[in-house]
Amino acid sequence: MAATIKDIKDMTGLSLATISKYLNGGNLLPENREKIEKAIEELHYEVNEMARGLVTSQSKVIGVVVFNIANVFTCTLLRFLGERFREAGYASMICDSQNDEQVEADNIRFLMGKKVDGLIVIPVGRTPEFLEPALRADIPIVLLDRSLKGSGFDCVMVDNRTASYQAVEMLCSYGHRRIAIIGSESEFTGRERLEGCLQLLKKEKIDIPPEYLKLGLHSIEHGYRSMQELLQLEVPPTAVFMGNFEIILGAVMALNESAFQCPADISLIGFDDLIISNLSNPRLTLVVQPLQDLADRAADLLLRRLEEGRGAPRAEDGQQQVMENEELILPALIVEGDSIKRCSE
Amino acid sequence: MAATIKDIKDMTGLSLATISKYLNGGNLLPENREKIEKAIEELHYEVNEMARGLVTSQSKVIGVVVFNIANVFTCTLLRFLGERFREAGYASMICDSQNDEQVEADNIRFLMGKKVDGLIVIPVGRTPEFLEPALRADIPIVLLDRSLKGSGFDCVMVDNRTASYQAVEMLCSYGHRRIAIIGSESEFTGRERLEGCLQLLKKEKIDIPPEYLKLGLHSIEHGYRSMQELLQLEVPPTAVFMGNFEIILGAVMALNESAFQCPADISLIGFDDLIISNLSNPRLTLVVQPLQDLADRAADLLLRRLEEGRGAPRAEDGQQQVMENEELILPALIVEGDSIKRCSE
DNA sequence: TACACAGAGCGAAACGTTTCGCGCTCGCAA
DNA sequence: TTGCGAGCGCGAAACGTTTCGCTCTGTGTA
Repeated sequence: MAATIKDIKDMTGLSLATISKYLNGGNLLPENREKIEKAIEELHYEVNEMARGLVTSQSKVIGVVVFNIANVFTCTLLRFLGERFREAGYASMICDSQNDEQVEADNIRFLMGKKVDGLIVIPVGRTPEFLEPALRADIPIVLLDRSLKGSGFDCVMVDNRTASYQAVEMLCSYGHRRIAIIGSESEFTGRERLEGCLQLLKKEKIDIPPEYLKLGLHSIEHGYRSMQELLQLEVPPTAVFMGNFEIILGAVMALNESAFQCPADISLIGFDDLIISNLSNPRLTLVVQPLQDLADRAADLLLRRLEEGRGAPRAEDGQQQVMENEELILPALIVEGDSIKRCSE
Repeated sequence: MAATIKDIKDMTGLSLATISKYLNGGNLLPENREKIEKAIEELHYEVNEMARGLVTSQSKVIGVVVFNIANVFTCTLLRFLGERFREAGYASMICDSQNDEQVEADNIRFLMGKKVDGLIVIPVGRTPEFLEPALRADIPIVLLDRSLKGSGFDCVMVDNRTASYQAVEMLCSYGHRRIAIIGSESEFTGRERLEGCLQLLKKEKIDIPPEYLKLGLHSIEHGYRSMQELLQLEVPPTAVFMGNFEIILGAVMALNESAFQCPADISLIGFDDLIISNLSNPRLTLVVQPLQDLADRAADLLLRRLEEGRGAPRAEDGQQQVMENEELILPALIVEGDSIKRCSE
C-alpha cells in the first residue's frame, strides 16, 4: 500500500542505490535530487524503518524500562528522556514493570525481541540478573535513579544520602531533636534517604524512637496515614522528614486537616520532584531533585555509548577496549522555605 | 552477533521453513520440536521482529500519542493501555505532544515511519488534519478521552457533560445558589465539563458572576490560586465545582491554609482520576472517571479493528465494506463523601 | 593528445524472517 | 499388495532497504 523506494525508481528512472544515497544524505546532481524530491512529495513516501533496520541492524529505538509508570516522578523523567532521544533520531519504547521483578524481566526479554539499540532502566529490585538478555545482546545500558548490586553498570542517580543527611542536619541546626521520618525501606531511593537521615541522627547522638519511624511505600496514602499517626502521639515530633513527593502530598493533607500548624507546631522538610514548592503556605523547605539533569545526563550517556559502539568496537592495537563504567551522582538542592522554625524545647 | 534462525538450522539440520513453522505454532514431529527447543535454549535465540515485520508487514507496535505525558491522568491510562496491548502481543510506542499541535503532527509522521499497526490518540487540538498521514496509511485510529471535529473516528470518552451537570445538580439540591467553577476552557474535557455545569445553572436559572468563573489550565497552580481568590471575595461562593484532579489538589491546599472549613463554610465537588477520595477529611464528594474502563475499551476497540483489517478487508460480495465508526461514551460515577452541606442562605 | 582522477550512477547481494506450493513418507483401508 | 491421503518437511521467492565495488562521464593536467 505505502510507497516504496521502488515506486520512486519507477517514477524517476533512477536506480535504487541512487535513491538510497539521497535518503542518507549523499551527493547527487541537483537535477536528480529534484526529481526524487518531487516523487517523494507526490507519493507521500516515508522510509520503512523496519527494512532499514534489518540491513543496518539498528532499530533506532531505545527501550525504557521503569519501575512504575503511574507516578509523577517517572512521567517527568519520561518526558525529558523522550525529548532527548527524539532529537537524536531515536524513538523510545516504554515498558512499565509495575513494581514487579517478574514483569521487569519479561520487559527486558520483550525489548530484546524488538531489537532496541539501547536501554534505560529504572530498576525494581536490587540485583542485576534480569538484565542478562540485554548483556548478552551487548547493547549499552544506563541505569537511572537506582543502581544495582555488583555494579559495573553505567548509572546516573541523585545523591540521596547526602541530600537527606543535609536535610536532617538543617532540622537539627534549628534545634530540633524530636525528629520523625516518613519514608520507605522497600524502594532503593527510600533506603538511601533513610540511611542519610540515620547517619546524621547518629552523629548528633539523637535517638529515634520506633513510633517516629514510619516506613511504607512512597505513596500519598502512606504519607497521609503516617502523619495522622504522628500527630496523635502523646509526644509528637517537633519536625518531620518526608521521603518523596507523594508522601509530602499525603502528609500535608493530614496536617492541614489537623489542629497543628506548620511551622508553629511542627517543622517540615521533604524530598520533592515538582512544583509543590511554589504553592503551599507556608512555603515548604524542600530537597529538590534535578529531574531534567537526571534525564539529560542519562540520555546523553546512552547516546554516547551508542556512538562509541558504532565507531570503534576495537582499539587501534587490536585489543578489546574495556570500557570503564561511568557513575554520575548528581547533587540535590535544598530550597529553603518557611516550614522550619527554631525549636525552643 | 545474535543468533538467527539460520544458526538453528545449522544446529538441528532442519530447514528454515520448518523452524519458522515451529516459531509460529505449526505442527511438527515431537522429535524435531525438541531439537529446536534445545537449540533455541542454547543459542538464546529470539525472533528478530524487524525481519518478521518486514515480511508480514506488521510491526506489532501500536503508537500512543498523548497530549501531555507528565500528569497522573495520562500516566494511569498509559499503564492500562500498555498492559492490554502487551497481552495481545503488541508493544506500545508512546509519544508526548507536550500540548503542542506542531509536536503532535510530528509525532504522527514519526510513528508512520516506524510503521505502527495502529494508533491511540489523546489529541491536543480540535481539528483532525494532523492525522492525515495515518489516514493515508490506512491504519486504525482510536481517539481517547477527546474527540475531533467532523468525527468519523472511533472514539472512547467519558460523558463529561452529563457528569458535571449532575455534579452541579447535586450542589443545587443541597440548596446552593452561589456556586463557583474552577475549570479550563483551553482543554477539550474542560470545555465539556464547563458546558455541563452552565447548562444546569441555566436550567436552574442561577446566574454565575464572572468572579465565580475561574478558567485556566488543568493544573495544581490554577486550582490553588483560584481557590485563594474565591475565598478572598467579599461574597465568597458557598460551593465550588473543581474541574480535574490537579485543580482539586491545588484548591484543597489553598482551602486548608485558609480559615474556611469544608463543608461548614464551603461545599466542594470535583472531577477526580484517582485515590484522593480515600484520603481527605472530610471525604470529598467526587465525580470519578472510569480510567481502567476507558483504557480497556479503547484498547479492545483498536485490537478489534486490527483483527478486522487482517481478517476480511472486503465483504463477501466483493464490495468494499464501509465500517461504521464507533463512539463509546462512558458514564462517570458520582461518589458521595461529606464535603457538601445543606445551604441555609 | 593522452592520462589520471573525481564524481555520480548502477547492479547485485545481503539482512532475517515468512509463506507458497511441491514432494516425501507412513499408515490404513480396500 | 496396491492406492490414497494426511502430515511433515523443504526450497525458493519475497519483503524494502543499504552497501560494495564497478562503470561511465567529464574535467584538469602533463
